[in-house]
Amino acid sequence: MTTQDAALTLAQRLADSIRSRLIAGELKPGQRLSEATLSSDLDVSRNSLREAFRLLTKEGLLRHEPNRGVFVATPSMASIIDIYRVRRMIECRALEQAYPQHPAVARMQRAVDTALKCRAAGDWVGVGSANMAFHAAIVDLADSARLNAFYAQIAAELRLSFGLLENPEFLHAPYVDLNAAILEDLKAGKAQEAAGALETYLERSERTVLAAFARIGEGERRG
Amino acid sequence: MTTQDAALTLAQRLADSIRSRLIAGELKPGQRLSEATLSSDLDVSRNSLREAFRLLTKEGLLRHEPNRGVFVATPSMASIIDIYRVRRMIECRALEQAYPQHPAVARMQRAVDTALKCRAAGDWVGVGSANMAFHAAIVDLADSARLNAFYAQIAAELRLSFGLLENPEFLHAPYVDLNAAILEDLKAGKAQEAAGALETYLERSERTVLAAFARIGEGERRG
DNA sequence: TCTGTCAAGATTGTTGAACGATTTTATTTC
DNA sequence: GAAATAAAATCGTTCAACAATCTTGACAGA
Repeated sequence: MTTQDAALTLAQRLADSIRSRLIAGELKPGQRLSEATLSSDLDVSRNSLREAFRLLTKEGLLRHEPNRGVFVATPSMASIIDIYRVRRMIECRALEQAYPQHPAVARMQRAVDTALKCRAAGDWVGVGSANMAFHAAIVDLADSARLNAFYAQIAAELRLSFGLLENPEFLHAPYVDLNAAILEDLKAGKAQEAAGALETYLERSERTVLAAFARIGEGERRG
Repeated sequence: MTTQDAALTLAQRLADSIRSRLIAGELKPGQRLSEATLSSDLDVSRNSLREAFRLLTKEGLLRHEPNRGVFVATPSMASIIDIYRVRRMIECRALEQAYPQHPAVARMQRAVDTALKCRAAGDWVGVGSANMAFHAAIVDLADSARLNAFYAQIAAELRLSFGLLENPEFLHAPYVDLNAAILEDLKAGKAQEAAGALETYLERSERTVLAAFARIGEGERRG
């Protein structure tokens, strides 16, 4: 898979590793990451770990409080709203101006197919991943490396929020068919309609996520 | 001004300092930044400097080639095209959906006023800065912290490209009046028209920058 | 009991040196 | 002149140390 792992610098590999654990929910929001503890756990020097921390802080996955340490970023309603605002602006516009022959359309198709297969198998985590891939492919339509990188960051942040939410079926299942419909529109040359559908879609998704987030917020406040 | 400078970590202050020198053109694109040399020049340890490098690399201002060193990012036609693509998507959309009472409108106004004043005084660098502030204010209209941060990065990258170009008058002067016109449209509630004007504006600016870039490219190839 | 003070302990911030790994430069050889 | 080799320079990474800052807990006083 990821050959030439050795070509990457240790800090990058560390960042990758920690990012995975963040997205997987192993590291909980708000949790402090001790330099001494983590560096000895991962068997690397504090300096290398600090470089990785700087990377992940720039990505918005960690928060750095000088002299206090780094913490797993804590998603908030504000951050979710912000992220969805960005998504609507980027994804809808990318879709709107897309042409059906774009290579990213094939990627969208694969994502939809995968999602359908996973849904049939009851693999909701797989459905979630496929949906994320679908949206990344939409951004690809805009043909901008910087936009892709930015979106990847936003997506990782959002996955941090999803990690807080249980019930992935509820969170991802409804969107498989909507994704398929959007793809059909696009392939039929109806980019404008696809964009409109996506806009509605994202608003709905935002409401769902915010509502779920509000619920767990209540629970934690009294827990 | 920037009080609590001590509150920031050394790596951040280093990154700020280096970023300034990059934007000011003191450090030339393609130039290699030696860890040993820079750390002794700035009187900091290599480790701290490396943390700063990771930060600036994430921002796209430096390029890191493992085992070879870090280099000042080299703007290319591709990067300029990419950046303008992003700008059109973000700025035009932000403007389109803006309402005239938004606080960022006041910032746009101040930027226009400053630009007019600087132009009258023949201060083209000042005009350039004011124009940049105008566009940053446009992005502010979207009310997204992440979008603002992303745009700040893009803008810094673009300034790196501008640094290569001589003749700031030619590069910035024509846009002062266009900015003023866009602002008037927005204040008059004609957001749609403002967005359209900005789209045209950015296309023109892109052509200008690309052409200037192509010229210096030729010159360097035979120089 | 509560509050503020202060010392002790823990953690981060930063440095300098060290050494293996990789790249670049210089030298030698054919 | 090109290929092979040795030497030098640079990056990658670790380690140990200490200063600066934050946290904890004991303690005195209201």
